[in-house]
Amino acid sequence: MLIPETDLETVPVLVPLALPAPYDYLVPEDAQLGPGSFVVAPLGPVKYVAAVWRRPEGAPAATVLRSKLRALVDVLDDVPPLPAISMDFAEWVAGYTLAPPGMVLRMMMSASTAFQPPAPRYGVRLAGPPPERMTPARTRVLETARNGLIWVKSLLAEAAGVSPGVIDGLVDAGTLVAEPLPDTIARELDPNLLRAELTAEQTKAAERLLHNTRDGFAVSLLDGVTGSGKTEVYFQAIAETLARGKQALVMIPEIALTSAFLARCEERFGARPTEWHSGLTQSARGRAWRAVAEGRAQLVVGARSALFLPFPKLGLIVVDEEHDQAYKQEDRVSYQARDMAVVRGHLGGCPVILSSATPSIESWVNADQGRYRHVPLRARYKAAGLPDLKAIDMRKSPPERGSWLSPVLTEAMAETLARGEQSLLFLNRRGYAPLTLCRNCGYRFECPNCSAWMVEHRFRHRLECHHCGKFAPIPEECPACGAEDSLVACGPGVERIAEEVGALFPEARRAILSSDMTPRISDLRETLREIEDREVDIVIGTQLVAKGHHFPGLALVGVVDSDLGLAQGDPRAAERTFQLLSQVTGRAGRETIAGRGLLQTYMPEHPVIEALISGDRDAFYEREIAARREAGMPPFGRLASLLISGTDRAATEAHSRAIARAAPPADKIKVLGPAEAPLSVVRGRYRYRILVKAPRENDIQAYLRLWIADMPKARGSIRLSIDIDPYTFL
DNA sequence: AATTCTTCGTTT
DNA sequence: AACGAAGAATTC
Repeated sequence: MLIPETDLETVPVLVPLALPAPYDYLVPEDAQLGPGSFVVAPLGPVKYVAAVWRRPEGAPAATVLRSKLRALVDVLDDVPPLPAISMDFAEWVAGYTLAPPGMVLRMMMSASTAFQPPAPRYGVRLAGPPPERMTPARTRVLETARNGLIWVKSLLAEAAGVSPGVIDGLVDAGTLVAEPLPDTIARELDPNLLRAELTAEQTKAAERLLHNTRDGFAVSLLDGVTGSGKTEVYFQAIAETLARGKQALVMIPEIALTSAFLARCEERFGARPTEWHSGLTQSARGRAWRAVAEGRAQLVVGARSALFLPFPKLGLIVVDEEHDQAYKQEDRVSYQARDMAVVRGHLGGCPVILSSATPSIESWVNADQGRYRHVPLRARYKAAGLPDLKAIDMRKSPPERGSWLSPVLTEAMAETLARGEQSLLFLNRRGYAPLTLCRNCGYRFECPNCSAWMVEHRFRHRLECHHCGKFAPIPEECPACGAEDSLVACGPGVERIAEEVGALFPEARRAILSSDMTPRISDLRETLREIEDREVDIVIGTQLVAKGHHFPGLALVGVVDSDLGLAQGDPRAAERTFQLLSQVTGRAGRETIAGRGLLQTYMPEHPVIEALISGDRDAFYEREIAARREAGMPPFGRLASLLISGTDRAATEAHSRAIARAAPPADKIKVLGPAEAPLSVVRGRYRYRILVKAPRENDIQAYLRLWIADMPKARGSIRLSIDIDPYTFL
């Protein structure tokens, strides 16, 4: 054992890479740092921004030879250190998901500009004398800037209808003066600005929620039907949190699409909250991260990744639409943000609110067993009733040949149209047709890289693979037999339904809402506004329409294929279909309009369809929970999925078998497979799955760690990815 | 993640 | 022997 000659200090440093543990570094003399400090660490030939970590108690001071130690290059002392709770959280998530801790730190640091000196942002203000030479364009600028506010150059040019050069000219002339822009990423909020009038029931729910959120960690399940005012109720809890000087986080699935929620926050608290999602620019990301880390961001509204922001004084987490699958991250570190929100709350002693009209089975069981506190909210707001739902038995009232809408549905649409109200047709399938084949030789268009059909997108004139993104033009003739005009589209997508609607109601104004129809978010927001302002009569949409948009004129929702989600052999198929269809049909009828929903189905007796029609939600939950308990499925059992993939089919299968053989023996833990994945090839990689099933009380991570240690190492192109609590089984 | 080291197969 | 490509190993 080498005893250091000089007593230079060393610290463990976690680098945001897939390394197994923190590395030790020498601390430069007179450097001020502690756990959480951000530093620049040399690693091999490159330098990384990394975080000083902490040594587990009783661990040796340094684990490598003194001669290997290198000194930190820099200490970023103007960046607030990572809070201790964030470090706890990173370690917890890494342990649970079996991801390297550095990869979790990477998620926490995913805002590179936050670690660079903040670039001062300048705007211009009208402050100097008018220019010697006046021009019409200059006059317009002076008019526009007359209010004396600080303008972003490009916005001032746009507002005045001049080119940016005019602005620069006025700056040179001394008429406009450059001044630092005020921070708009974290404006101050007023908790008491606009308190909504609450009904008696809402007041009661709000009081229970406030009671639950007053002393530290507790999880509340705010369970209220669509339109019952859940948001107003949890806004009260947010207001209290802000008033106490703490930060609040609201997570929303697909926040990049919903500006409506931000507008609502602005109305309630007087300024836009801090946004956090993948659509932000690098610079906005960096500024938002800093605002959170410095405690200036009082309210953050974000996607699941917002949970990993370095909040120094987090006082409340709200998970809106907590049942939504978008909370499950599958790539890199796979985690379920709803569950991790509860963990984050627990570690930080802060309350958590899970909000949904159709709670996840997991949260429902937790509430039932007393781990979460159930806060029900039953009545719909402003006297609007729940929509009247009916099933259309497609065996009894089939659509005409070559069409997909039953006469029962089209009649209801005609009535709705005649009353000047809006209809929505829901089909969770993008494009025109999911399969194209040659009627002459039977050739089917398949993706060359995936075991999946190429989906026809007529709007974009091409065939697309929804798994790898490959696309190709639609050929005139069959590539196999050369026959002309022999290609037929099989089955409907939203584009095809829109075509049918056009033929049935040529005078009606139609809009398709699908992620691929509106490549830019601004276009989508424009379409949403048109629908809201009733410039559209019939909307045809994918699940995009289910997410948080409010269409006040919507009277009828038609579900084109209610059975679509039920076919998949995955344990949550019934639950997911129930949630999705509840949410979509719940869009019908608010405020003054009576809503109704029609579900086209070939199996009206299916429990999911029956539960939707009868509105007996609780009976459906009971049934589903009993089935899960019986099968030992989550939340009564634990699942983990191992996905082995590689470019060589035989080698991948052989390696999968070798992995399965290495599984340590265990009484209660079952290892199922390997089996070829249902989607057997994606992006040219063959896929095999192993499913691990354990009783709830077992430590499945400990089992997997043992297994991984004994496993043959993946070689060549073969990769293994582990997913704890998997949600997809394809 | 980014680089260097190792191995293996080819080319001259 | 020299060169290159591909894959494995290393980084404190």
